Order: sequence, then C-alpha cells, then structure tokens
Amino acid sequence: MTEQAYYKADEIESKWQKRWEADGLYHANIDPRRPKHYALTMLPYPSGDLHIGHWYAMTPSDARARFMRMRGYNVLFPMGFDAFGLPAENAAIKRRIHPKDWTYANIARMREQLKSMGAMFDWRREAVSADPAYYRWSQYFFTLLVKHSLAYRKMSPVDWCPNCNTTLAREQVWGDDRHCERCETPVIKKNLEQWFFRTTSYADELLDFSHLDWPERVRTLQTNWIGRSEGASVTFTTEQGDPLEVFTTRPDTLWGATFMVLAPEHPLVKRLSSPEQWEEVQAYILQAERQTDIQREATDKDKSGVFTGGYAINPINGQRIPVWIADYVLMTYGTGAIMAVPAHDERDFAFALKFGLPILPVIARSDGKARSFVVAGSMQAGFTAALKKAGIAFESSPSGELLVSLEGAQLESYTALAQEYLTPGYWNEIIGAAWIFIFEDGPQRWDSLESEQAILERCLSLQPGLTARSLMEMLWGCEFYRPLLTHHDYGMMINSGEFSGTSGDRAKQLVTRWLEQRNLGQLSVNYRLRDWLISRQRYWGAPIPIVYCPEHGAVPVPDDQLPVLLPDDVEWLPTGESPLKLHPTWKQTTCPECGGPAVRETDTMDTFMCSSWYHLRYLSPQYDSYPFDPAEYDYWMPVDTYTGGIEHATMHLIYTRFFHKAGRDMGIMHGPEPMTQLRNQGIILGEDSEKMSKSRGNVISPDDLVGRYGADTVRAYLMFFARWDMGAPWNSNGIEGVARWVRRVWALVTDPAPGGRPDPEALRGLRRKVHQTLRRVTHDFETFEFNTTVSAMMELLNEMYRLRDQGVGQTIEWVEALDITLRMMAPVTPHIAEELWQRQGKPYSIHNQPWPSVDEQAAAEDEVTLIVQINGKLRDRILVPVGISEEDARQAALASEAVQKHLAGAVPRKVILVPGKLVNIVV
RNA sequence: GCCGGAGUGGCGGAAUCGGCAGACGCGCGCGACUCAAAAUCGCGUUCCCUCGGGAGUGUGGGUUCGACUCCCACCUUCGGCACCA
Repeated sequence: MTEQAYYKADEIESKWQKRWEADGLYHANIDPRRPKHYALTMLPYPSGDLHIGHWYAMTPSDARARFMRMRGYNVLFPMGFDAFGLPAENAAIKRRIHPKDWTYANIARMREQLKSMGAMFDWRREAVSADPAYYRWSQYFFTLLVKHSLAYRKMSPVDWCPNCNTTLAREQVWGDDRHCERCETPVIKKNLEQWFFRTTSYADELLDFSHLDWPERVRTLQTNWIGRSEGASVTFTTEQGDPLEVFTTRPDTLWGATFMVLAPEHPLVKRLSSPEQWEEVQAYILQAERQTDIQREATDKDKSGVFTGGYAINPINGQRIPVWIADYVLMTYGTGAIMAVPAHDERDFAFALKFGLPILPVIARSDGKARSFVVAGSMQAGFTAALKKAGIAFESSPSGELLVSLEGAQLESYTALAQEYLTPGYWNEIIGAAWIFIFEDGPQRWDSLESEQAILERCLSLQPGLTARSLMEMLWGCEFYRPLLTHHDYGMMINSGEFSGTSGDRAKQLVTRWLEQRNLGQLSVNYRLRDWLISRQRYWGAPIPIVYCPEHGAVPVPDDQLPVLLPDDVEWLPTGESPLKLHPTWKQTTCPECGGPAVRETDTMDTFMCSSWYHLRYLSPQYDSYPFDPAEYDYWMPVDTYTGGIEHATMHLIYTRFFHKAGRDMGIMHGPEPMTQLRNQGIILGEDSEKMSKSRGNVISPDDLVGRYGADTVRAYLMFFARWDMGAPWNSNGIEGVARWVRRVWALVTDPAPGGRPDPEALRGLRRKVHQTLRRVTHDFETFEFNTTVSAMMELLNEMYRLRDQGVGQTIEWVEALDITLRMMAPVTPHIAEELWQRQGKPYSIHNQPWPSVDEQAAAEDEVTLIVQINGKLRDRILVPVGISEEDARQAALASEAVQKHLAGAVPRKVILVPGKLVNIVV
C-alpha cells in the first residue's frame, strides 16, 4: 500500500474534531428562514466513564441529527449532565472525596470522551443540573408548583430504601420484591412528612397519546402504569349509621354483594366491630401490620380475614350484609373497602368459600347457550343413550362427569330427558349462572339466599361423602362457569330486581345512572398512579426551597432569594437523617413573610425533578432572568426527536410529560407535549449474551475500540450490527467486517481508479445502483433503520469495485458515484467522509452539503427479471424489457423451457400477471 | 391472570403494498498471493436428496392464483402490571 492509501483513523479524527470545534461548525442558532429540528438524546449521569451503551444511544442519534441537518433543517443537538444523585455520594463515601469534586471531575473526563464520538453536539449549550445557575430554576419551578397547589406536603407511609437511606418515588420501586431501582435493596415503609407533586391530576391527560409519535411499547407501559379503571363509588351504611363508601368497577353486580371487606387499617373498623369480635379483630390488625407489603400482596397466598361482628346495608335493596376485614383489601387503593361479589370475583369467591359466606350469582351468560354439568351416577348410561338419540351434543370428562352444551332451542327437550332419566339421583343445570337442581319432587332453582341452604343440604343427603366445600368447589370451580368469574366478562343481569334481563356492558352504565338518580353513588375513576414523592434525605441534590415559620407554616423561598445554595461543608455520610439537617447553621434562616426566625427544609429534591426540564435549559444555559430564553423556546420547542433507553418509560418519560403539562397550566410552557417523537434503542449485551458488568468481566470499552478502529468504525458498527430498537449481544468479529468496509472505501477513493473504455451499460448500471442506494439510505434514515442504511452502502461499494474493473473509473458517472457515496457516509462516519471529501478537492465542509436527491430516471430499471410461477411455485426467471406488454409477458413465460417442462402438456386454466413482477400460471 | 414486543440459516439480521425467502455482515469451507503467517483478493455456504427434484420463516388451521407478510386458535420467549375491587 502506498503512504497515501493508509487509513490512519486517529490522526484524521482528531484533526477534524479540532477543526470543527474551532470553526463552530455545529453551532445551532435561531434562523427563522429555515425549518428547525430539535434532536435530543437523553443526557448521561456523570458516573465517570462513558460505556458502550452511551455510544449506542448517542452515535446513531447523532447520525440521524446530521442527516436532518443535510436535509436542510436547522438542527439543535445539545448535550449535558444529570449531575445530582446518589451514586456521587456513594462513590464519595467510598473514596472519601466530596461528591461535588467527584462529579465535576467525572464531567470533565466524560466531556472529552463524548467529544471522541465526533458528534455534532453544540457544546455552547451544555447544561449541568448541579450548577447553581441550573438548580436555581429547578427550585423556581418547585415554588411555582407549590403556589399553584401542584406540590403539597403530606404525612404518609412512604417507600424507604434502607441502603440508600432515603425515600423513593413509587416509580423507583421495582419488581416482585419491591426493591430500590438503584441498589436493588428491598424497600420498607416509613411514616414521614414528605413533598409530593400532584401527578395524579394529570392522569387522564397522560393517558392521551394522540399528539405523540411514540413507540407502542412505551405507550403501553405508561398506560399500565397509570392504570385507569372506571366504575362507580357506592355508599353503603353501617348499622351504626356511618356511611361506608366503596369503589367498584362493576356496579351491575351490586345485587350480588353478599358481604363487605375492609382493609385492616380502615378507620371504621373499630366502630363497626362488636364487643365479642373486637379481640379477634384487633389481633388480626396487629398481625397484618407486622407483615410486609410483599407478604401481604402475594397473589397465591391463602385468603385470611376476620368477621367484625358488624353489618352494613346495601343501598340498592336494603339487604343486611356482614362486614369483614381482610388483608387482601388494600388501604392504598380506592376507599380501602369493597363490596364482595363472590359469584363474579375470584378473590371474593375464594374468601367466601373459605369462610362459608353466601354466593349469589347475578350475571348470566349471554351467548344464547345453556350449559349443563351432570354429576356422575348410575343413571348416566341410559341418559347418554337418550341424549344421543335426541341429537344433543355432550362429552364425558376424564373424571366421569358428563358435560353437555345446549343451544337454546334444545333446552326443553333436554329438560324433559333429564327429568325422565335422572330423577333417581339429582342433577343440576346451569342456565347462565342460575343453577337448577332437579330432585324427585321437581326442580329447584338456586337463585336466592333463602333457597341456598336447603338445596345444599338436600344435595349432601343424596350423595353421602360429599362435603359442602367440595360441592361448591365442584359447582363454582367447574370450567364452564369460570369465564364469568372475572370482572372483564359481561353477561345478562339476573337476580337483580328491575335490572334482571339487562345485558352487556350497557348494564354498567345503566346501573351507574340509576345510582346517581337516587343519590346512592356516582361514576368514579380510580388510578394506580400515585402522586410523585420528590423529597430525598440525601445531600447531593437541589435543596427544596421551603422555609418553615412557626407563624406562617411552609413558605416558598421568594424568587429573588433563589437559589437556595447547597453548602459544601456538610457531613454527607448518610445516616437516615437529611445531611443538611445536621449542618450547624445552614438551616437557620428567617421567614420570608414576617422576618421572624425560621428553619429551612433540609430534604433535597429527587434528581428526576432536575431532569424533567433539562431540554429547556439547553435552549439558553447562561440565561439568568428565567429558566430559558423565551425567544429560544418559541423557535426550538417542542423537541422533534427524542432518543434514549426504554428503562425510563415509567419514570423520566412520565415525569417530563407531567412537568410540561403542569408548566403549560402555569403559563410557562406551550403546546400539548414536550417531545413529539420518541425512539428507543435496545441494549447491547456482552459477548456471552449476558448483561455487561464489571464483575462478569464482559464489559466492552468504547475507548479501547476507538483506539483500535477509530470512532467512525465504532459508529458504523453500532448502527449496523443489530436493529437499533432491539440491541443484541456484542460480537468482536463483527466489527472487523465494518472496519473492512471503511478501509475498502478509503482504498477505493484514494487509489487512482484505472481508466478504460467502459461499456455504456456498465455506466448506466453504476448510476442505477447509486441512486437506488440513495433512495434506500434516505428512507432508512427517515425511519431509524440504521442497520440497513449501512448494509445498503456496503452493497453499493461492492458494486463499485466490480464496475471499476470494467473501466468506469475515469468517467463523470464515477465522480458522481464518489460524491454521493461520501455524502451518504457523512452522517455515519463523519471524519473519514470529511477527509475523503477534502482529498477529492471539494469545498469544506461536507457537513454543510445538502443531502443529494434521487434521480428517479437513473434509478429506474430498464430490464426486469420476470418471475414465472406455476401454481405459485417458482419455475423460471426471465429477463424482459421494463415496459413489456401483458400479452408479450404471457407469451414469454409460456415459451420458457422450464415452464413447458413443468406443464407437461397441461393446459393453463388462468394466468395471473403482475406487471413488471411476475407471471403465475394456474393449471 | 391482564397488557405489549419478539420468534426467519451456525450467528446478528434483510425482504418498502400479499409476489424471487435468507440482502449485508460474521463464522465456516475451498482457492490465489506468501518460505510462512497476518493482511488482501476470488469462489462457495438454509436443509434433505436417488441430482430429477423436494422441504422450508415457532405450531396447527384458514383466506388467496400466490402468505415471513392478512385472519383464527395455540406454543415459546422477553418486558411491564397484578389480591388494584
């Protein structure tokens, strides 16, 4: 290889990075003449080292931003650091250095690592959330939220991480064992006075994704997280006369409420309990208290509970029903009390079964079928013969029962047969959910509380050895009934007074309206979403800007006194108390209202608060009279493309939407959403297909890769090796293939191409391939399909090598091919593209060039390969001119030797023609 | 249990509107260059086969002239939610 042909990535890359920075090539300024594009990628936490995941998130995002820039957009692509947070403190504790020193040293290091990517970050707009100039405005937003009653302070049981020594938001508690999102320690509950943001006020709006181009996955995660359920709240009355409100998603089952259950912590428990039951009730409450949430919420746990001795009145029918307490009812959801409808709720059913409480079906199947369940017995032989004769379908279960499924019209004949053949024993039938038992003296229907006991006793006396429990399990647990045991199933209302016969989910609305008319209840919506707990008992965060005055209570710090500075001289070792509280003087202050002595809030804010608005600080990080410069806001917002990991779906991505909507209602932000389009990258696993971790020793270091291959190759490989939204295990051999591609591009452009007398067909072929590739690459950039972007360019390169040997190397077509190739590569491999661009004698910089446009005429094929099928099976391929007539295509296909051979004299019945694509001969 | 994503060669993956399955790359095999190795280049590479073909995109059905693609029912797997009334 000649000196010139040797590709030295490190030299080229540092050379161009310096030049670009010196020239301010990527500075984004307001320009009303050009369409704007705000491309944002999630800002890193300054953990100390840029890992391959950062590269995977950022370099394809950068390539996309560069592509948009070349397409004529004025592109803003900023970067910054989410600099507050626990890891800084933990690392500081371990190394005995101040969290601030640790954080800012890491930022300095990571800033340089980020620059090695060759990304088009506009560093003038860098924002660091731990800077006082930044958190002043985080505090400002906090005081605004307080003033608009969107932030409040409340004593409540909150999740506490005993390892991090702080409270956590509900979103930061993960998994079955309810562990801390950061350190994986299971959380405990503590009763504390804490600050909350009223995220629940925006629950409905957060469920509306109509203004967003966001991945289905994220929308689903957020929808599940918010967990909206619509139903009714209904007020029962205790015998003492206290109102007892319940929430139900199925008001149409009110007539089936045969008992009530309260959470053990429910305030009415004591008043409800009878003196005889009180001791037992109290013991149960104590036991429930001792259990952790994890134990209490285990779904597979056997039901437990205690009768209070009290009763309540069902408002719709005056029915007097017993009130129990049980830990399967949670104080934190709804009203902490439920009406139990054991016939149609699996949990209530299990509870009723265990404690022998009545079960009253009020919903019947509405599919027009009646189904029967016939208990095995000696009468079966005759009966089944009769069923067969009557043409009634049935099947025998392995345990010997007979399962009969009836169309409505067959019901009468079935009943007649059953009476004839089965009278010696008993049988039962279910029409919808109403069971009918036939005894010697005729049928009895189990559809009321009064008949239940009598029927049960009678069944038991007829079949000795059957217990009440096994009978009920058999009846209620049989698979024909099961579909009606979930609260998603609607059927026909029965046993429900004037509503009997009402069917479908219409019943729910009708009953709700009926309740509202009678003042017995109203439409009600419940959410799983909780208000966002933002207090943290740690040092390294923005102090909550509140002053507590004995006279005036919690007073927000006035704007002109912000920021409330975080003091450096603090003992920041976590003790469970806020470190700021232990500072000798810091918290002592005066009340902004009256000037009297007062103390500061000593908790700091959740860092997710700081990162909820960083996209606004980027707009004008030096601006000091407002969180952002309104002119910048008006030009750049909203974020057009947001990229980052999916792990933030129910944390940052909910918080930032809430923050924007709250800001909008406070008159600061505009528009429905902060980030219009979201795209998530997947995760890169180690070569062993496991998550990368230091302890496993499978970590891939981007710095090493850049040292070995150069940033361009690393960028291209990250875009090529997997679907970006999926991620995949790392493959050290795979990157060699991309490195080869980059080297081959280098060689192709720098080696003088041999001349020759090229065939005009070869030249046409070159242009065709170039413009077809351009079409694909353009499309794939638009849709974030980066892997095919790179593979299309690889194909083009292979084709160019092939055609070069045919002598096209000294033609204007060849010059055009090189020009377009370099422009297409510029977003992916910005350094080598710039270098080769310059070596071609083209003007600096390639990154200011427009994206080339597709010459559709050049891209068009003038011959096509026609697929010839017989009965849909491929039999031949024939080359035909593009505009071939249908008749000619048909003739050409039939003339094919392969076709004639396969037809073997058969006469085509039909010929399907898809112009320009295929001929399918049907025989 | 509920919600969502994904199942295609040895591997990562491709197939834009229902029309050539396996692009591109890795790996592997053979060859060229070389004393040799690396690098580079060329050819081959879904499976089976009696060399005529046949089968094939998680499984089983369906629609269609034609299905990786659409419909129905499942299986596996990943992620989220879950005694949420």
